[in-house]
Amino acid sequence: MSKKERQQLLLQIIADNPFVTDRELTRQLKVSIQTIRLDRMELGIPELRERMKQMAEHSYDQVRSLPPDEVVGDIVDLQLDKSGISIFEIREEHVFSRNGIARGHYVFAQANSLAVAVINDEIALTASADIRFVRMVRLGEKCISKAYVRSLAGRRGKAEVDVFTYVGEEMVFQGHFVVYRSAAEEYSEGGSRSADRH
Amino acid sequence: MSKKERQQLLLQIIADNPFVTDRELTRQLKVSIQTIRLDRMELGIPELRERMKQMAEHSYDQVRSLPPDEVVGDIVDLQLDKSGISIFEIREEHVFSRNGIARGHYVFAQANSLAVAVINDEIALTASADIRFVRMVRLGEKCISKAYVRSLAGRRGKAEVDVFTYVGEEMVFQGHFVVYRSAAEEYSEGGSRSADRH
DNA sequence: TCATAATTTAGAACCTGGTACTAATATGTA
DNA sequence: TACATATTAGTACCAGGTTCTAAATTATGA
Repeated sequence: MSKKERQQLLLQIIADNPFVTDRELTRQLKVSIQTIRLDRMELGIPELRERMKQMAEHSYDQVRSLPPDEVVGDIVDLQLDKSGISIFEIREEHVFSRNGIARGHYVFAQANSLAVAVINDEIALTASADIRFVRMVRLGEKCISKAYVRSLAGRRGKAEVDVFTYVGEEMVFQGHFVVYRSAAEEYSEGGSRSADRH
Repeated sequence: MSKKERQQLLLQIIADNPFVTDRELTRQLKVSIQTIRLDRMELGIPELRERMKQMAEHSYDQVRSLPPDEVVGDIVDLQLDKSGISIFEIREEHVFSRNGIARGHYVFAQANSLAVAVINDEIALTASADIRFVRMVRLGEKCISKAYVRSLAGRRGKAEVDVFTYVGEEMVFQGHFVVYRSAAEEYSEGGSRSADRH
């Protein structure tokens, strides 16, 4: 096997198992550990620990913004059964890498989370929604969602919530949500009142 | 500061910066490195490298199933401008840990991705949607989405797409999407024809 | 064919961020 | 005062490397 072939194979192996040590690589490629290390140097592949660190940092950044808990976006104001405001910054993880436009479901998720959070019941579940993406949202933009409870039917009933999301002065999204309350685990989209932050 | 207080503080510090070394902790807590290590032992906190490894492994698992590309769900059938089918399995990362119910935006994202993918244009962007979560989706369930193009207005116009998502025989979600075509970067929700996997 | 260059292997010293263990030294507390 | 608890100190060792020097092997070209 030529040097080039070996290095291609090495790239391949590390690509689909980044947790492999140099020692394991010597076994798979049948060359000395020094050769492995020279190859890594030439290919600019960092050592195992550095690779793990980078993955951990990357995921840590993601975890801070991806939904690790019930709510997408930081709720900064909440008047139960009345209104609420949340802020969500569009970051690298939320956009199409090709054009830097936010994936719609993140914009949707922020609004949906807020609509559920604003309802003052043990269990609140989204039943349906009518949504409109008014304009695209770009990387780095800060989305401010405002939710208003429009109607509250009796116990175990429906609530209607309107959510508007803005970037600065511009409205980028609007949605009308119908949320079931207290009807524990009867309809889709869970989320209880204990959901406040991650 | 008592031992208990210090250990609480240590938990706190590591919680909001898991990348801290023992050496850095001695500076922040003003105790010897041995004390730090005894505290970590008692609290069951692994060493920095082990913490990073765990985070890396966790993120690696996630990355394999979370949307690293444009499409959520595996598209298994696609007749451009006509219909499409995608499969998406609800996994640990997609549910509320509390009750094992899928977060709505994943169900939405699968349908939305498919609605955009089925349109045969360079650029397709969701403009609005009318959606209904018919029943909740649970951990482990396989969601099969079927999209049907209902109307195609002339060049640079709108298309209407209906999407139904099933678990087995049961419909769990339905949505009516209005998608803008070719109007490059004019409305929200990007997604080009190159989106086919992940 | 022989010299030179590229490639591969070997080995030693050193590094970080620890673990494991022993032992000494505070600091309470009954 | 005596004993227990908590804290600090120090040494040996480990994984998974880097860095460096040097030897051995394998092309390659003239």
